[in-house]
Amino acid sequence: MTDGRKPSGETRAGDVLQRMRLDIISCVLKPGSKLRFEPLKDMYAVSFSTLREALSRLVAEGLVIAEGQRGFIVAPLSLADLIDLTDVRVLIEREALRLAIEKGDDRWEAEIIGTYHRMDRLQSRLGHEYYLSEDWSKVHGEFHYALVSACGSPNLLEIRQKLFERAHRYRRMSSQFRPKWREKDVEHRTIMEAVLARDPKRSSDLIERHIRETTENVVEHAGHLFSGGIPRAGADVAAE
Amino acid sequence: MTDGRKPSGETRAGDVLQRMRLDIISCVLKPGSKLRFEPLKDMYAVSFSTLREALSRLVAEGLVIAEGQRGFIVAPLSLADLIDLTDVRVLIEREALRLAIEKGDDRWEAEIIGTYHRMDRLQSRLGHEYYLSEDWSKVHGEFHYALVSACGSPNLLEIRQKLFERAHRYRRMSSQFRPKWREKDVEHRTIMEAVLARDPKRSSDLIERHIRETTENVVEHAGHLFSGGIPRAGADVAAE
DNA sequence: CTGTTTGATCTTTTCGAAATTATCGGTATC
DNA sequence: GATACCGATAATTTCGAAAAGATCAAACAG
Repeated sequence: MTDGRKPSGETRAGDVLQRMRLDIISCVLKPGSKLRFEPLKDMYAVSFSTLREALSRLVAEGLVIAEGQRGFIVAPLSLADLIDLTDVRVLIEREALRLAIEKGDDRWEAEIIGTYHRMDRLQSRLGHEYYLSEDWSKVHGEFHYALVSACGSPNLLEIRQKLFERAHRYRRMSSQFRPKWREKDVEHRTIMEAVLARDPKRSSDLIERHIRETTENVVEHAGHLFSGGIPRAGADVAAE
Repeated sequence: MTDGRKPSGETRAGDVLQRMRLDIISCVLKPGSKLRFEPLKDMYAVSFSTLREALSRLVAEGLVIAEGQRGFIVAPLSLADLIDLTDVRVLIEREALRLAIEKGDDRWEAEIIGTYHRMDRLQSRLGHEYYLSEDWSKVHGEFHYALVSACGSPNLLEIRQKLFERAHRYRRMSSQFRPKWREKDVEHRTIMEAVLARDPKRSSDLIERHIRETTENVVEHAGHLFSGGIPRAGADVAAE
């Protein structure tokens, strides 16, 4: 039997989903803004139904909120959500890291070293303000994924990934307010070393601090931007 | 301003989503089975697009899997998934319960006692094999939700709820194989008492055992039904 | 002047047909 | 005899128009 057909790649809805997700976590689509169909239809060059499907999936991912029969909005950012999200992330990341350190093999170690190297090199190439680059963000995400990838739990990894993506929107805010990114870079190296040394307690503590520090930075410097729960509900879909 | 309009209730897609979710977690739609559009269209009396939207959301919830351009299947059950799911649930439930015990107020306690009472009464009314009733399952779910509802973390609660629903499909298997449901009932009471006594360690340990015992029961008595990873890929959409 | 109703306009939601893509069986070729 | 190709069939995926619903402002009543 000729089983080797190309499973083909992407359904168009899946493609739009991916692009919208990136646009949301990078705040091209602003938190709290209404997602009207007409502009989006042009923006992504698809029809109502296809758009709708992507939106629906994003709802289940927590990046978009469906308001009864009143359409969709980009999930708002709020202080309460940031704090909650941080606590849950700490719980999940600690456990995933603990398991990964317990179970990780040579390939896992190599992947960590590899992604760190790529991240480091890209950073040098980009110079200061490297953290504003979407490319760097991508590699940064891959590095953090690599750390926990050997945890052996698909469910934990999936939950972690969704939380990580949601947190990206807050990280983005963080980078605008007194970014201590030189320190962040040192942290990444320190975390990697602790992980490769297979020290679960120290690794988890470092990861927790790594996560909490970013949150504290946002709370301290950008906290006032959140009024109550729905910040900057203003501007509609950004054309660019 | 007349703000008191009825926000209306359900979009039709949302309604279908809910019904399909119930049908999946109660295994009316069999794990691994292909979800063809024509039969489903008749079954739920909606059109392609509406159906598609519901399916899309279920994909993001992990109850349905989208296979490239080859349609949708009900997420299969597997031994590996059950074990992984159990471990993650234990992590989440323990933490949520710990927080709830720390933060819960009088209303929280009342809700626990209330749902337990309803569960207990319904059980008496249904007699033996009460656990096969969908109504009882619903109240059972509400009881377990009540226990952790005061944890103060919307994100944790949402994750917990999705995992709980996914686990329902395995619980259903459990009930078919030597159900020790008399013991389960005692466990619920014991858990409630420990929680109301605000003993976080004991409560979490009891919850963990409560969850793991069901899993062990499935592994022991139904484990052989899982071959590798994709069990009973057979039968299509069950008409009833 | 305040608050409610009504109707026009705009948005979202649903629908079923059209286009695209996979699947299956038959035929030819090595 | 087995494998690869090709055409017919059946499924999914996409589309844009039609229906249903929400929003806003003006007109009206208290």
